[in-house]
Amino acid sequence: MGRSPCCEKMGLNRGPWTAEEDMTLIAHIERHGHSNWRALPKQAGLLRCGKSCRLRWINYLRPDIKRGNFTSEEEDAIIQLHTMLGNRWSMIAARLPGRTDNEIKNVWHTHLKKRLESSAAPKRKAKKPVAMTATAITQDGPNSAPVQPISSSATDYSMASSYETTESFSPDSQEFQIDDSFWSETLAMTVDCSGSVMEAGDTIVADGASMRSSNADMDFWVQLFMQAGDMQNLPQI
DNA sequence: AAAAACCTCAACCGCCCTTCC
DNA sequence: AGGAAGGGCGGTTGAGGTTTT
Repeated sequence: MGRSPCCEKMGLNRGPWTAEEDMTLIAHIERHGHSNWRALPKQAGLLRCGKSCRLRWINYLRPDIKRGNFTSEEEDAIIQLHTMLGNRWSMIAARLPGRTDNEIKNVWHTHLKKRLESSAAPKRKAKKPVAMTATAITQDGPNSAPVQPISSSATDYSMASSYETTESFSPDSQEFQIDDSFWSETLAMTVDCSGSVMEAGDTIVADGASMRSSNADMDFWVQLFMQAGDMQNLPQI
């Protein structure tokens, strides 16, 4: 169509978001909302494209995002929905609260598609346990010395944290799940208590590079889950 | 221990759709 | 009615991490 690019590329930051940028974006959206993505970066003082801001918010910073591994139920739902809807990731995501289309798309391409393919045709060899699949997730609890580490990504840290800090995980059960009530409470807490949570988030990255795989990030989620866990017994703030 | 192969996922790109004027 | 602007979506990429050789 020959349209002008969504934003002026010159002088704009690209690549992984820094903690400072995240904080700036979160603070701005909490204060002013995001009625205009294109104008937002300028208003917030971010050297980012509006689309980039939107993507970062939608896929990572939004408080209602459900972090962590997909449960077997969620994976089954994705498979079923994909057979019905095809690659309409946003529609699939709309039926999986807390999950983003990007996340679902990634899981599909990295795990579920392969799983379906391998179930159709016998696989040569498993180089690595399919970390996020239902078998890996539902196998055992975190304290049961799994044969292989589930994964090492930041999201997995968060899941490991949730194992230990919520009532939802039962080491004896074969099924692991985070119920919706937990997430709704977590969401409410994140929104209502944004101040304290964001303080935790302030330590997300020490070197300003990326949130992934940092201990501070793990601490953030541990704190988040612990606070959410505490809220089972405490009145809403 | 080191290199190679493989995996994961955040982020970007470009197109399409909707809304506004 | 039609063009412009903005939002949303799906496909793709590549850096960084993990596992295997």
